[in-house]
Amino acid sequence: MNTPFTATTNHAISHMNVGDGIEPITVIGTEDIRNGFDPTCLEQARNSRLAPGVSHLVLNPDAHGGYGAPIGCVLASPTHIYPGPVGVDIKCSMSLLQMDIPEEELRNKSVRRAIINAICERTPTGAGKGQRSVRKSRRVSRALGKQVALEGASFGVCDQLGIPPDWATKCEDAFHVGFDGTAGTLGERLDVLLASGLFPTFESKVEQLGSYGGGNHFGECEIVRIAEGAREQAVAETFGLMDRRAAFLSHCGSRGFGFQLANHQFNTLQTQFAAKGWAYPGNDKELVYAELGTNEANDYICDMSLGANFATVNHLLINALVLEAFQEVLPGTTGHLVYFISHNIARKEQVGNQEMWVHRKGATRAFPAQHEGLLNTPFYETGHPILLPGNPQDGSAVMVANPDAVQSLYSVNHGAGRAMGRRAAMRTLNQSDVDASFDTKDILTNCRTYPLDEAPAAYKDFSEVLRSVEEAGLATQVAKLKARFVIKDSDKSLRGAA
DNA sequence: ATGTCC
Repeated sequence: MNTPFTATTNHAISHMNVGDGIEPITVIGTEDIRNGFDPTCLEQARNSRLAPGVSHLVLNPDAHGGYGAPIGCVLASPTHIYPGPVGVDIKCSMSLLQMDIPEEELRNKSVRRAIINAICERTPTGAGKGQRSVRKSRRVSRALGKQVALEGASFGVCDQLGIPPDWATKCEDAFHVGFDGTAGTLGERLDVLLASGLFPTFESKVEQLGSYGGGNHFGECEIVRIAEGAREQAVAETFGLMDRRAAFLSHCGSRGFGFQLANHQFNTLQTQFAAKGWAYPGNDKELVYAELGTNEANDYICDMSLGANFATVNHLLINALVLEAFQEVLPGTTGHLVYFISHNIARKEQVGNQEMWVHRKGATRAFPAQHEGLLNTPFYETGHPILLPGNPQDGSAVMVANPDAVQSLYSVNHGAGRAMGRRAAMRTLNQSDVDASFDTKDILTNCRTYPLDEAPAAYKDFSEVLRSVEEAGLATQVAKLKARFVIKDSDKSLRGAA
């Protein structure tokens, strides 16, 4: 059978040619992974590579079809910005909170159940849900909501929300700025958006700070297992990981605020393309773009930054609320943020000797030790933590990048990646089997019935994805995370129940 | 991902 991939000297890295004289797509993945990519994913990768101004494209082992571009790709351009390869959930991210609770203390189911309830009283799940829908809600004023969008995790914002201010130093980016590199243009843009009526009730978006949302978003209590090996253990110590103690992994983004910003951008840019009769890359309107320096690009960069700042504070607030919940059940518990890192964002980075917008869509930044992007961070000597959710039954991973990550635009995957669509999962998987699989492994959830489209079986084999990254030489596992309970959106969830 | 059709 014909394969679109050509071999390199590393069996987990191959190339996909898209035309003569065009640098091919870099594909990360073992043969099993390469043969598993869906046709939509490969077509989107080709369209993205051939799109105007795009100079590099990397396809990750967890890739599958997305909005215009694959979920699980990295796209770099020195001249253009692409909203699709950032995604609808601007700055969807992972964060990890390490606590000092020994694993023995979580053996007791009733202790875990009490913590689940304490968390669900503070951090709501589900579409449209915000602080109004939980008992122990945090009130955030409209004025503070604006400050959040403009400043991200600034000292003032953290102080007002009860977020330890040093957590801002454990963020990939604690804040994002406007197209000119200042927060000034961000403020002007937010005023324009608020006056335009895009947010009839800005308050309804602000009150979603400290909430998970739905879909693949989750919170998960983990037991940390640090890898063997001198380098791994030294890195784990720098990361602040604690072996055989509880940690909390969170996955969520910018909620309705980011969605609305992204959606408005797609509509605005597609209207402009239609009015001017411009062609879409690959005839796919989801791959709409703006050339840097235009008003359209400037507006997009501002809107992305506003959404990104919201997502950052959303994550930090969730972590503060989750720590509070653990402390309510287990008084004296201490915790610190290990890291907060996105997998849906565009950042300005050096690629070779050129500055580019690196778009990571379902891809995680992976800067190794001594990368200049880590100067003045706690991770310059080690590389930063890479937080990768697998699935609650097979575990998740913390990794650190190797110098070879240069081959993938200093990026790795963002998780396992979907193996089947939501509809197929709902049709194929059996509810009682899925629920029983959690019982068997003694993993509690807040759901009466686990959402089938989110069952581990709906995702790719995480170990094969990790093997791809490791054998490609991009990154090394520092710790494994084993789930003890999961917080997910479910129609029948036990939100805040006693 | 998303008040699951802004």
